[in-house]
Amino acid sequence: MKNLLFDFISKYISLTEDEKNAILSMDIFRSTKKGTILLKEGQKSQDCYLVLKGCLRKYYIIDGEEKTTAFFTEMEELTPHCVKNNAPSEYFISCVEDTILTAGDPNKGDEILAKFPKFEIMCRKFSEELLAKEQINFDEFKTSSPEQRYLNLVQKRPDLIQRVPQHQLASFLGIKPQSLSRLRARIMEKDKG
Amino acid sequence: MKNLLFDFISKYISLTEDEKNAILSMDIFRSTKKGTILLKEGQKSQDCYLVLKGCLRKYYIIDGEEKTTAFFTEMEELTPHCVKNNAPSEYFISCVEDTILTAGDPNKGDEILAKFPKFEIMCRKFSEELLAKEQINFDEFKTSSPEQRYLNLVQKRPDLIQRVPQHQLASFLGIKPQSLSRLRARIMEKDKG
DNA sequence: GTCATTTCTTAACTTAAGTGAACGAATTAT
DNA sequence: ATAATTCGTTCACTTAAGTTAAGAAATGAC
Repeated sequence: MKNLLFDFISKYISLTEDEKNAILSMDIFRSTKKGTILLKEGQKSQDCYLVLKGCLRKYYIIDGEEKTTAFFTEMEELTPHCVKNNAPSEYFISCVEDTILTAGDPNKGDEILAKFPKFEIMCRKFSEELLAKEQINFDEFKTSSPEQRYLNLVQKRPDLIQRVPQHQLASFLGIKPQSLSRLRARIMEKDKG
Repeated sequence: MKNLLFDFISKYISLTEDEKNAILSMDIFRSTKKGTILLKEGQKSQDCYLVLKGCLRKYYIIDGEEKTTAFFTEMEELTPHCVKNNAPSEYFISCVEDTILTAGDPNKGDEILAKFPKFEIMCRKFSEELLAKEQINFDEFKTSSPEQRYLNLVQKRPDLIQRVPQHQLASFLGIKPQSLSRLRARIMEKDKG
């Protein structure tokens, strides 16, 4: 578990033993059961998450309907918007599966940022990398049809299709569950013919 | 022009005169004519842009068709993906209007980063802020219909609707120009009735 | 294990977006 | 100034997604 975390960090900066111990002393590891809601709409929170094992889901409730906009699986990081603007959250975060994660309060982190300037560098690289990924994903979403999006997902995140319920996937693809069913049937039909 | 830039930077960090002069010495201001293509698909570039006045457009050419995915107007920053991964660009960037911008090579910038650690902090804040915005935009796009997206755009970036050609807006909204025309007519009809 | 709930699929119908074509208006080039 | 292109809208037609409803399958609760 610790190794997963340090392997992850080592992609961005190298840590001394002192620094590793400083991190471990913060007691950030947490286990959560499938279905647990980590953050609710309207709630204020200062926790950022890094998924070590499992899957988180981010969703809005609009007109009484769940709208899933993101999934976070192994080695993906999630900083809720409310952490940054210190306002009530616009969305929910829940566990799709039993999940092991680190939950860090960036305020606590700031002590570390002060002690180890390296962390500032890591955070910059990290959020730049995330931003680049997010932009590419958004571009792909905009430039493709629901069917293409689905096929793209099969290519790029095949695991999601197995581990996430269809109706959540549908909403993630920007369509209704019935449309996803139909679309899958349509693809199967093409493959056969 | 200089003031626009320094006002912008002052939102993130405060600069000494020395630091301001260091920036000015880099000769980063540029004027470009409407229609100028700043970056082409397949091209490698190290230039990042900050729009001071005017409007840039980011677009892909997919199956011979332009797919516009973003516009950048006053005080918006654009770091092409190819700058980060040093690979040929997947997309084009062109000027929608006559534009004044700063064009900076982050490699040159690194000298500055080394001299003034403050810049590291600014860059982090900056890309964190952009990431947050991008995620919210993506969520809004996913959770709304073309018509809602258009109405949302009218609210949030009314200037774009004036300054950008319809067919580019359409593609930005994820639909065809004909559909945007129809959708606008539909809305007008509702407003009347 | 049984019951209740949630999830997935199918179907018929409605609504909206994609397509191809036409035409006038606006813009650009020469 | 004129010709040529690009742009925006409209129309008829096609295709795909939204909606409503129903039933089967899987899951979770007790």
